[in-house]
Amino acid sequence: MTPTRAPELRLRNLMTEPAEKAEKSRYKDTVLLPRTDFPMKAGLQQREPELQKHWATTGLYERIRAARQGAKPWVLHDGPPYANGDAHTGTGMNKTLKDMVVKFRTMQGFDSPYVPGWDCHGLPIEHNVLKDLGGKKPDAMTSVKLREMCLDYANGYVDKQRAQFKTLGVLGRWEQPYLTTSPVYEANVLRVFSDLFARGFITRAKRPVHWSWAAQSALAEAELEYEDRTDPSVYVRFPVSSCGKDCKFREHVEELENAGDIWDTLALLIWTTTPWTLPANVAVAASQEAEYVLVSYQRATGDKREHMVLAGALLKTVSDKAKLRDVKVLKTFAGIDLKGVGYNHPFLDAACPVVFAEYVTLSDGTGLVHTAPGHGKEDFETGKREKLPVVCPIDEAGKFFTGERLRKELQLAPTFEDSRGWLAMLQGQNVLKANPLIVEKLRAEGWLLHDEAVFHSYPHCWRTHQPVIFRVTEQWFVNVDHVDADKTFNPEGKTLRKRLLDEIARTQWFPAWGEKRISAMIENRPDWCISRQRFWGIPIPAFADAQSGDLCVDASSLAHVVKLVEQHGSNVWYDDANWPVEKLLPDEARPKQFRGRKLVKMNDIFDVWFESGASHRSVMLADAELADKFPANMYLEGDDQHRGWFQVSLILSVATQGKSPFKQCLTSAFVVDEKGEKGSKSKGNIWAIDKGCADLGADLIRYYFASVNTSEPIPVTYTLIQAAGEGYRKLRNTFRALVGNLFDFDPAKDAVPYDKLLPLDRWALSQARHAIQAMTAGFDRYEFHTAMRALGEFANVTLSAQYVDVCKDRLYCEAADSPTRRSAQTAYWFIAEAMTRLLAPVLVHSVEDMWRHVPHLAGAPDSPHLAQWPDAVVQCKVDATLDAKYRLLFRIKGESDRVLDRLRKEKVLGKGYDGAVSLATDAALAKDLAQLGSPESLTTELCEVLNVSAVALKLDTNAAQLEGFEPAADVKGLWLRVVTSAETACARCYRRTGDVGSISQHASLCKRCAAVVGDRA
RNA sequence: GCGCCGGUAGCUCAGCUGGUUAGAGCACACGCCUGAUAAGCGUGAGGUCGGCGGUUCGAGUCCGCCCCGGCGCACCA
Repeated sequence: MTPTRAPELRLRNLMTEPAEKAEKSRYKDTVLLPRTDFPMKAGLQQREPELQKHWATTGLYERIRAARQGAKPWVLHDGPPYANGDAHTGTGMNKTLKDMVVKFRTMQGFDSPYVPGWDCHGLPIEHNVLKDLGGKKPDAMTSVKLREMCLDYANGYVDKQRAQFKTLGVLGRWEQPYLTTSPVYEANVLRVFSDLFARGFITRAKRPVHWSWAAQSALAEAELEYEDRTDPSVYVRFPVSSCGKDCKFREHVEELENAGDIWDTLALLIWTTTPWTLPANVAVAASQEAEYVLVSYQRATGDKREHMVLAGALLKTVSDKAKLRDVKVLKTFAGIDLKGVGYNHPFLDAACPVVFAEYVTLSDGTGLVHTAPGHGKEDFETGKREKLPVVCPIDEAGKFFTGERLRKELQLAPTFEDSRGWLAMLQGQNVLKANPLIVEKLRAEGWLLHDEAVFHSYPHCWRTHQPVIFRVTEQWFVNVDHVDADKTFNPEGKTLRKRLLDEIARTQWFPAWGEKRISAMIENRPDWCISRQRFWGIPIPAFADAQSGDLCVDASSLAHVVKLVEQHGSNVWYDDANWPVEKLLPDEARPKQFRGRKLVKMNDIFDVWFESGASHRSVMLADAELADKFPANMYLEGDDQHRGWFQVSLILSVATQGKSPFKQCLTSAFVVDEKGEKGSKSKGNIWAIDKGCADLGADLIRYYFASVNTSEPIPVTYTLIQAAGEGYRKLRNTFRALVGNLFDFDPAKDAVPYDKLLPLDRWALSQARHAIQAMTAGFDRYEFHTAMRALGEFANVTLSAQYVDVCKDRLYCEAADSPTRRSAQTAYWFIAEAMTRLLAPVLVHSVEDMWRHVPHLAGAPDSPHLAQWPDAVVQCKVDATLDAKYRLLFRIKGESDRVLDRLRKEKVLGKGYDGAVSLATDAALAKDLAQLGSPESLTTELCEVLNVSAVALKLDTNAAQLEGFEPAADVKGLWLRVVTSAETACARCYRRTGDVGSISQHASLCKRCAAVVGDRA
């Protein structure tokens, strides 16, 4: 149906006549237009440093602390960033998230101190210091000197990063942070070790560990990174040399007619991707159940016939790869039949056995596993069970030993002669360089059946990015399956692993899947190798008898060294001149059997993860401000810390305190660039956070971090952050619109009591309450982006598009002191105030300016950071009836807007006040409307909500038949007709109310405006 | 290989325990206002809700399989 319009109602000329202009300017000054100094443009780059300076000089952090003295504690314990390099986007985001949590909890009334810390020991720092010294510690340089240089280096970066974090507006105890290099910190790390030792968790043992030959140190699981690389994949024949008497396999062969020929050319076929481990081979492992075959074949070239054994399931793959010809399966048998088979090491002339192992699979290789207990964890286990020798001919630099040492480490028979030149070739070779040499020599000697390249992921050292190797060395371990006998800690006699899992289940994980992840890691993790062979760290305070080599460490020796370290720092261990062993551990502190003996210090230091994992002890339990607040409420780090700091902290705390050091654990994903690639300095796709703050503004960066889902990879680029500026500016401008109307509002004098407020204003407060609830719920779950979305929608839709737009007439045109204007101002005031508080954890700088532009009651704090979270304010309540009412009224506005827009495009009218709207409803809608108010009050309210000059309501009519009405698109039972008003516009309020000129003193004004203006113009 | 999380408008994402025509912001188009003005308001266009199959009166939502992306674990010899 096309609505008809009376042509005579078309507006003649939308241009303002000169006479009208004059009238408007006459009354202009009587209109109460918004007024505020709160700038539209934030000028963050300039403003933020000023505010930070102000905070520092007025001691804002200390004032917050004082204000919360005695309140219920809520502690976020800081995970220490590494004191090396710039604080970049990732660390900046981490600190920002922490700051938001702390500020939120503080505003909720908790005592929430924030003590930042730094991880200052460790290889990367030592590495960088050594780099400046030419890559190696000069022989003339003492360890103490080197460690001093490392300390200076670390402290330099602590200062640098501290300054960088401050530019983000992060508040905390910056001037007394915790440093892992402080003597107190170090001593408490040693106390954790002492406790573990006393409780029986510590073992020193020879075991295979991940070894970085590039860093020349053992590595923990968390220090491995899997990277892709290409390695040789070789199939090697190990010649069968002997068979025990009752060996089934012997019988199988003997049954064949040409058994003699077979024995002569028979080999076990093994596969490996690490040829450099072949010299350490001591056995071949087979599966008892799997099916194996004895095959006869010819190689791709040459017509010699050979025989070999391998798993039947892998025969085809292998023969295809090696292009074997005329392959014949002579026998099929179970793996167990290989029991008793022996072979000769192909180049070291040693007799080796076939053994069995569970882990032998048929997914790759040959089903016969090359076993080198010196170079593999499972191999080591097998070796232990089968009493195989542990051969490890590789030194700490990843090179084969040389000369006699090599013979010794290979455990060669004294009669072995290197006639084929294997030892000569291997000695001194780096393992990676040895690979091709070994392959070529195997080929030359005929042992190599096939070789190819394999592209696979392989563990690498996280710092040097060189592939790691397995190497058997003597190390210190924390035994994860140890059962603590102390019934107070462990009443049910569980293993530590089980107790860790129990504590994990008791912890709240955000996001929830973190629990699964860390549980799986704990379930599978090996014992923790805590020793490292470097300089820059805390020494493991153990001694050895100079002669016997016996380990000298007990509770009293530990306690003695701990005390010295606490007084003088861990350098005592390295200061031979001032702290010779006799002084470090005098007789009276020694176990009895070592008194009077010559001792030597052992040279291992702690894994840095052990240090940071001990922070619950060194900080939470040792810092005067925190000691009574253990365990911490929250640890918050990147989700890579499930295998890092969270895990090691949990292990050390559960083992020595009997409980988890945290109640909640929040993780964020990694920062990535626009291509979704992980940020890294080498790629140049991350930037120093203080530069970002200087360029973009800290609040904008914080706003961005608060607006994105941090549980998924977070793209961080200037472009994206600048784009987020839209949202920031929208919040800012909406706030500005609110305070602009409060220039003459003093809450103490002018605030209207809640039940005297107009319904529309109470509705706005009800909506604000919804926003506050959503915001609180979002923050409580640490889903800042859902919180910010709720607030953004409130500001954008409810306030900007609906409420503020509709309130203009009341605020601008009513008398300054009129109850309806004061009613709107009361709501504006409350909402502006609440918005400021809600944004305080995020826009830490901007809210200071916002706070100054909102009128306050006496006694209000001078900073929003000292204020309470607004959910305690009762003035603002949910009113479901009003919610429903205005939902409907604004839907009707939508219908009216649609028609108005059409008329605008037809140039029939311009502003909303040019329009007059008639609404007709069916019986059902009429009934709904009747519940919302009298026809008279609804008419008035709709006029206001629709922003038009007149509304006529025709309730319960046969609307479809009314002339000129069209049906609404979305509101059922509604018809409407919009026309241009024939009335004259009021020169002051622009409305066409039909009563302009009724007061002769103000001929161009409507009655309301004339009354308001009175004698003033 | 196993597991987890995602795949909804050009972009960024909402869509709770399955239920009326799938929403918001940005961008875009077209307008209005010039009394939030380097602002504000309105309207519009734009989606086979990754694909296929199933359960159901009804599926973006539940189930199964598959495809794509991210991550974790294991990748061992």
